[in-house]
Amino acid sequence: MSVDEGSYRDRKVIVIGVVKELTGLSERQIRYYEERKLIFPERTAKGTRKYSFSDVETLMEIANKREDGVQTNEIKKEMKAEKKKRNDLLREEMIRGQLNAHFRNTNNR
Amino acid sequence: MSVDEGSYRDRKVIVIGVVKELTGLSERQIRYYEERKLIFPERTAKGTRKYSFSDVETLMEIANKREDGVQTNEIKKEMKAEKKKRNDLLREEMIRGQLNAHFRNTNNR
DNA sequence: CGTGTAAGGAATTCTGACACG
DNA sequence: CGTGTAAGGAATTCTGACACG
Repeated sequence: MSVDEGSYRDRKVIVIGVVKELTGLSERQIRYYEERKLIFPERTAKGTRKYSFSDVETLMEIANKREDGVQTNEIKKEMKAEKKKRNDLLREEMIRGQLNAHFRNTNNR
Repeated sequence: MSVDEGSYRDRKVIVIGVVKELTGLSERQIRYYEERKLIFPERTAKGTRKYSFSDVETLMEIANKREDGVQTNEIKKEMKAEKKKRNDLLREEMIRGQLNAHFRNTNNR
């Protein structure tokens, strides 16, 4: 995945009927996973839920785990752990970037 | 824009109400530009139109040109010309790629 | 706990048409 | 030509609840 891909991946524009087509989940399931705080759709002015491609991917992962009998509670923990791991890696990269920039500067003097 | 970004850019998943929010155009306008063959939404099983982010961007370009008084007919020609230009560039790149691959091979012998 | 379903209402979308300019 | 609008119907979405296991 590229970096600038995010603009489309994270825009909340897909209504529940299309998410249903995309994931094969029922509307009931999709709304329930929101209730359990696994996904966070936005709303239109009138209250219709809007999801992102990222949400759709998360839902497909949830579906896989549910098939393996994993409870939503557990899934939430797993997602939190993965998020932490990603953030840690990102933080590391940024520090490395800062160091590189620093040494480039000192070498140029 | 990156290459793998396309997967999200071109997926037809956005219903007309959201496209309306995104572009500021009326539903009437959006459907009319389809009638004039400027955009090509897909349909759900029940007939609801679904647009891609790419369609949304095209619609915004159309909106700009319409504000300048350009007729849909003209806009269509312009879009066709741009598409040809893109294809020509792409073709050129591919030929270049083929040539490079060829010379790399002959040099390795 | 996770999901189905029936209920009722509100909002959405669709098509074909008439209007205006 | 491009766009607004009223019309009528069909499909969508929402919430709160009851059911089952």
